[in-house]
Amino acid sequence: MSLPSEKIQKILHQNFPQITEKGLQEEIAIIGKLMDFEAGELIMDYGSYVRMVPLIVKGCIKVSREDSEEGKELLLYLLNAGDTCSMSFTCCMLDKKSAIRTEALEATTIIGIPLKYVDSWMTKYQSWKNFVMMSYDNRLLEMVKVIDSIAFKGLDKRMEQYLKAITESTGNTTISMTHQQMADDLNVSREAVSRLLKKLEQINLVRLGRNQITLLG
Amino acid sequence: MSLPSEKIQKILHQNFPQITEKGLQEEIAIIGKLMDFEAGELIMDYGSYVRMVPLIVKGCIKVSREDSEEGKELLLYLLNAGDTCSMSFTCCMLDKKSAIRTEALEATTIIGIPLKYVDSWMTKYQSWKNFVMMSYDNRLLEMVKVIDSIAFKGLDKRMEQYLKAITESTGNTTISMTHQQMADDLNVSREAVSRLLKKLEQINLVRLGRNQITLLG
DNA sequence: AACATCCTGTGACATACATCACAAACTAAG
DNA sequence: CTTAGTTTGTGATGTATGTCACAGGATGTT
Repeated sequence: MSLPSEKIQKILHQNFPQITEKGLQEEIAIIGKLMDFEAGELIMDYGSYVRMVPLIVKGCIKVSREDSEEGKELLLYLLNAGDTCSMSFTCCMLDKKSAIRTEALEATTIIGIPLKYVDSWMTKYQSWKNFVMMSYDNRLLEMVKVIDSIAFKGLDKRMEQYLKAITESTGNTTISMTHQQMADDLNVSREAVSRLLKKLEQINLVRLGRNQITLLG
Repeated sequence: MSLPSEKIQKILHQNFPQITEKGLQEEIAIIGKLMDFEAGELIMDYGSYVRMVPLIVKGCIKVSREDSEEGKELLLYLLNAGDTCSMSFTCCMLDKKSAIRTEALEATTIIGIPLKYVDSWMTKYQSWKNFVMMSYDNRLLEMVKVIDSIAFKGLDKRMEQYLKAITESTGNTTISMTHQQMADDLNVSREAVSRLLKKLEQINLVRLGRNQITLLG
C-alpha cells in the first residue's frame, strides 16, 4: 500500500526518464494529480476549464480538430505513455469555436500538472524545459505530417497510415470502430471508407467484421 | 555613423518590445548578426547548415513545405517583422527529404541568433523564454489554420485567405506573381488558379495583369 | 521587325471523392 | 421469434479539381 506521491515517483521513473532532476520529480509527486479516463471519455473540449498539462502514463489519447461550422472533424495525432499534450498551453487560449478536442481512445491515466507550475518550472528545471521544448517540436512535426497527408496524399495512403497509427498506439491489431467513426477521423465520407476497406480485404491486407477491422501481415 | 551593435539595440526596441531585459538586449546586440536577403532568396532549405534562429527585422519570409517525392509544394505561413521562425529549432533536426523551406518574399533583414544561445537564454532570461514559447504557440496555431484550410475549405476560400495574407504581409494590394507560383503555394493546378482569378475579376474583387494581381475593395 | 519564350485563357476529358438512395446483414430489446 | 435499429455494401449520379492540348497575347532578344 503506497502513497499516491510515491506512486507518481515510480511512474515518472518508468515513463518519463527525461525528467531527471530529483527536485522536479518530488514537486511533480506532490503537485501532480493522477487522473483516470475511460475509453471514449472526453478529456478536453472547446476552451474547457481544464487548465493543466497532462503527462500521459498509460493508454492512448486522440487529439482532433473540429470544423467550426459544419461539424466536420479531423484526427490530428495520437498520444501515448511518455507523451504530453503541448497544445494544452495553446488550447486554453484558443477561442471556443475553433478548438482542439482531446479524448481517451482507451482507458487512460494521466498526471495533471497545473499550468502555473508548467511555466515556472521552465526556468527552474533544465530537464523540464527540455521536456517541454521537445514536446513542442514533436507536435510541430506531427502537424507537418498531418499537412503532408491531407495536402499530398490520397485516401488510400491516408488510410494505411491511419490503421498503422491506431494499431501501434493501442498495441492491438484489431481496431474496434465503425466505418463512420473512421470516416470522421479522416474527414471523408463513410461510403469511401467502406469501399476502400473492402478493397483492402480483397488484397488480404485486413479482415473485416462488424465494428471491427483487423490489420493482417 | 553607428556601430552594428548599437543599431541592433535600436532595432530590438522597435520590433521586439517583448524582449525587455537589458542584459538580454546587450547579448543579442553583441552576438546577433544582421543579415540581408533579397526578394526570392532562399534562407533555409532542406536540412541546411543554417544553425541559427532568425529574428525578423524587416520584410517578409515565406515558409513552405515540399512533398518529398513529387515536387509538390504548399505555403505554410508568412513571417513579418517581430516574428521568429520556431521551426528553425526543429528544422535542423529534420531529415533532408522532408524539409521546410524558408525564403524571402521581399527584401528582408534578420538578426541571426546561433542556436546555442537560443537554448541557454531560455533559463537565463524570462522574457526570452516567453518570446520563444509564444512563438511556438503562434506556429502551432498557424499550422492548425493551414490544416483547417486544406481539410475543410474549397479553393475559393483558400484563395481569398491567400490573397489577404500576402497583401497584408507585404503591405501592398498588388501582388507580383504568376498564376503558376500561386498554384504552387496553394498546391493546386495553374489552370484552377487562372479560372478562379478570372471569376474574381468578373465580380470586381481583383484586377488582373501579367505577373500581377491587384486586390480591390 | 522577327523570333522565341513566358504567361494566360479555355475547351475536353479524367479522376477522386461526395451525395443520395436503398438493400442486405447483423444485433439488441421486447 | 419478431421487430427495430445499427452497420455495411453498392449502384447511380454530381462536383471540384487535375490533366492535356493548344491558342493568343505579352515581353525580351537579336
